[in-house]
Amino acid sequence: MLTNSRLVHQPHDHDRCINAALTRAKGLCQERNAKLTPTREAVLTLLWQSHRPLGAYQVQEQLSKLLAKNIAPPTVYRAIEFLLGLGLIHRLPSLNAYIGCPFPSSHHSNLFMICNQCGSAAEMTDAALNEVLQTASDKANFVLQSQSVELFGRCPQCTSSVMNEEGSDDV
Amino acid sequence: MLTNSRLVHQPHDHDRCINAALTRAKGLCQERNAKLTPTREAVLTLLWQSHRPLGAYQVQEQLSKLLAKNIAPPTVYRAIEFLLGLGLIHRLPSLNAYIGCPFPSSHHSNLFMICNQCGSAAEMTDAALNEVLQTASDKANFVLQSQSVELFGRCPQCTSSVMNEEGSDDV
DNA sequence: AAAATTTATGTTATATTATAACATAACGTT
DNA sequence: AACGTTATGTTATAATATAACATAAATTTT
Repeated sequence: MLTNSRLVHQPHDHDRCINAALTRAKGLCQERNAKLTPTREAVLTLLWQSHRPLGAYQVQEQLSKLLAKNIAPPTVYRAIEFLLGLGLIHRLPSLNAYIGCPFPSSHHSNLFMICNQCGSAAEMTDAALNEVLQTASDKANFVLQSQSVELFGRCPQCTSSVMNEEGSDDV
Repeated sequence: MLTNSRLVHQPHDHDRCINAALTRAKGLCQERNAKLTPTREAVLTLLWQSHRPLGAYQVQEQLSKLLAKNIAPPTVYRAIEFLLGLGLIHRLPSLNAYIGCPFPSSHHSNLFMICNQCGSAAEMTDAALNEVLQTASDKANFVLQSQSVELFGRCPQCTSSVMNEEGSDDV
């Protein structure tokens, strides 16, 4: 089971996450003859700033700051589209938000655990899950092409902090 | 495994689906002391017109026709909210669309199989799926509260028709 | 039954997310 | 340098969803 769950839910040297992601992205782009332009790289970096998904307009805002000029929505959405195409980021449909993918290139079908309190999202692959979904599809004569699996709840960190300071509300 | 897959993917007397849904809705509302007002009932009926999810603005359009007066978005969203609250309908986040639930009251966590070609969506519950998701959550120390599982592909009907008339494109 | 309260709907405006359409610029190839 | 291709800029607008306040209808209290 491939996962970044521990990194998402525990304090860690996040610069390493970002650097690793950029390195992977560059490699993948070279392989595929795709160009990681400054704009695209900036968007990817922004989506890696935290382990929390960002909305397109949050990206726009931050990108405008970063590049010190006003960036319009289409620019953001184009970069997002490019990154989605390479599997470098994912879209979380329930949140209308985007997040960096910790293991692109691995042709995987993914599962997200999204914390209702802190908004973090951990990604993982799970062979058992894929089997179950494939079996269910087969049973229904459904030809499975892609999937979106989002789990909502409390991440380990927020669960332990809830134990201390009771009554904290969900986002 | 509770499912409406066969009904969704095969010709059937759909009026019976609608009537059954309305009956269930009335029962559930009585139980819960909730009022199925004409507007709410109309929205539920519209969402049961087919086994295809509808967007809120499609509902608005059809509701306006049905009631022969202009209905504004908030009215639609309020009815949707009410029906969602009772589990009488579901929201499909990937599609920004809504669909009638074939087995409300059964406190279930659901899975949808959405056809990329005809747009139909079959709902089902799958004990094995829930187990897998619970296990994965436990492993990650994630407190699972709710879930959204959407599968995309080809429904049985579209698969067989594709065999005949080749090259049909997805929506 | 009238008043008070709650619940539901109407109405207007606007927020949020995403894309269409066309113009310009940068890049790569010959 | 001329050409085609790819990426970005720019403006406008489509599509989805909610806020805020007004009215009406139903329910409860007196």
